[in-house]
Amino acid sequence: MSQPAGAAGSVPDRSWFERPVLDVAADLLGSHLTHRTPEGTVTLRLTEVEAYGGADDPGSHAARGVTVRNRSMALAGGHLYAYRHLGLHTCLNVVTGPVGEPSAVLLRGAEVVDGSGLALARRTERGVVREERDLARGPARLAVALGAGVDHDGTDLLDAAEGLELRVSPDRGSGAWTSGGEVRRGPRVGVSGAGGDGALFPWRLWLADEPTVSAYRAVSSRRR
DNA sequence: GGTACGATTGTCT
DNA sequence: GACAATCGTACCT
Repeated sequence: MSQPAGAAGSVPDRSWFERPVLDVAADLLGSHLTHRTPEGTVTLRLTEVEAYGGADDPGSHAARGVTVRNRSMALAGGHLYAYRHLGLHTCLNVVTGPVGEPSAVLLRGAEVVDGSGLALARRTERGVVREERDLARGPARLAVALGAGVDHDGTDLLDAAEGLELRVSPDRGSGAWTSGGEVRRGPRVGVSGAGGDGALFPWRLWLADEPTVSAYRAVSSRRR
C-alpha cells in the first residue's frame, strides 16, 4: 500500500514518550494512530485523552503500585497498556515516562480518518452505530474501531512489526496548537476516589469543537 | 476462599 | 436520567 500524499506527521522516538505524562498527552491530540491488520488498515486522529500518573495520582491504576494488571504501565514509554474493564470493554493507553515509573495516557476519543468502513464493520458487530462520529467516541469504542484488544497489552508502538504506528501531528509546535482547534482541559471522566472531583487532577485533555469528544459523565452512584 | 468494585456502554423508561 | 451487563483484580478474613 502506497503512502498517501501528505501523510501526517513523523514517527517519534523513545525519548518523545519518556517526557512528563501531561506533555505527551497534550502532544498526542491531533496525532494519528494506525493499525495494520490482514483485514485492512484503520487510522485514527486522537481528539480526547486523559493522563494518569503513578503512586502520586489517586485516580490511577498505579496508585497502589505496580501489580499484575497494570505492569505494562511501568514499561518504557511508547508501549501500549490495554486492560479489560467491567469484563466487557477494552481501554487503550500509551505508556509514558521511563522504565519503572508507571504513567500512561488513556485514549478516550478519536476521529476515523482512514478505514472507516472497516471500523464501522467492527463496531457494528458489537451494536448499533448511529452516527459516524460515534465510531471511536469513547475509550472502549475507540479500541474496537482500531481493532486492538487486551492481547495488544505490552505492544511496543516503536516496533513496526506489531502493525501499530503513531505519527505525531505536524501541526504540533512547541506546546501550542496553531490550527485545528485549541486544547481544552478539565476533570477526568468516571474516576472515583480521591482523584474524582478533578480539582487536583484536571488531566482530561481534548480538542475544542471536535464532535468526536465524548460527553462528560460524572461518577455515577449506582446500587449493586 | 470470599467479596466488592471498576479509567464503560447500551438500552430502557 | 437511571440501570443492567459481566468478570478480572484487589483486598479482606
